[in-house]
Amino acid sequence: MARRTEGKSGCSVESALAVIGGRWKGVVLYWLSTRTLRFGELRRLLPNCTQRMLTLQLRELEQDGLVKRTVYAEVPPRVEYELTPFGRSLVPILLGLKEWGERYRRRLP
Amino acid sequence: MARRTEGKSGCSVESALAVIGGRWKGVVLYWLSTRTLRFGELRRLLPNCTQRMLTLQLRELEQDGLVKRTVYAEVPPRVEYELTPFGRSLVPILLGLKEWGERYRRRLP
DNA sequence: CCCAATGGTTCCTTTTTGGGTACTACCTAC
DNA sequence: GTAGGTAGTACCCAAAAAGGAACCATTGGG
Repeated sequence: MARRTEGKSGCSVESALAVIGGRWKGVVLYWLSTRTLRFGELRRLLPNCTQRMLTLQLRELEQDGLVKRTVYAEVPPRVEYELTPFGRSLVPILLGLKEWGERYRRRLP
Repeated sequence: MARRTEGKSGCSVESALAVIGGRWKGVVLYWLSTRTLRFGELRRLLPNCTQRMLTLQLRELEQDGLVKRTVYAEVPPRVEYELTPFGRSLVPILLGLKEWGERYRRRLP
């Protein structure tokens, strides 16, 4: 998605959705809210997301300051992703979305 | 957006975001959470959204059962949009998004 | 030497969204 | 008869997002 609101006109709901609205961002954020995860772990948690997409979404979340990426100089490489404090400020909303989605799953598309 | 999760695999966060993730849906829902609105009123509230887009977003919200559309057989035509009970169940989350967006507006894209 | 594991990147294609402009129907009021 | 207001549609095009497949670097192990 990476929809960018133009600052002035975009209301705050738009801004918020611009940040979490990517195809896989909500799920990524949700899983990262449970614990720090490696790239490969995230891949396994999102089997329908291609590696490329996962990378892109993580990069955007990183740029938006929601996720911190830590590379360990090891072989094979190890990269860990975790929520920043800013990212954690979003967790209540994510949980809200999750509960709502669960409660109304049967009527959702 | 109209992103459709395939049921089984899609987790509930995905499902929820699929419903509110359209370009203008968050804002439309937010305004409708304040009161019932006519088409023209929504247009004026979303000056950057074209008439066509507004129609499309409203149709999708209607199909997803979040918004109720009522046509009054008058001339000139009058069409009112309001949240269904299902749509209203989303309001707390929308308010959460709005607050979050406001609080962190300066660091958001 | 060859393979495996990890965490990517590149290139190309398809699908999905979004947007612009013009046009409509209907009745009222002038 | 003509203009105006409302709530749309139709058609076409551009941009963005998503997806698929293949490729890369590193190094430990056999």
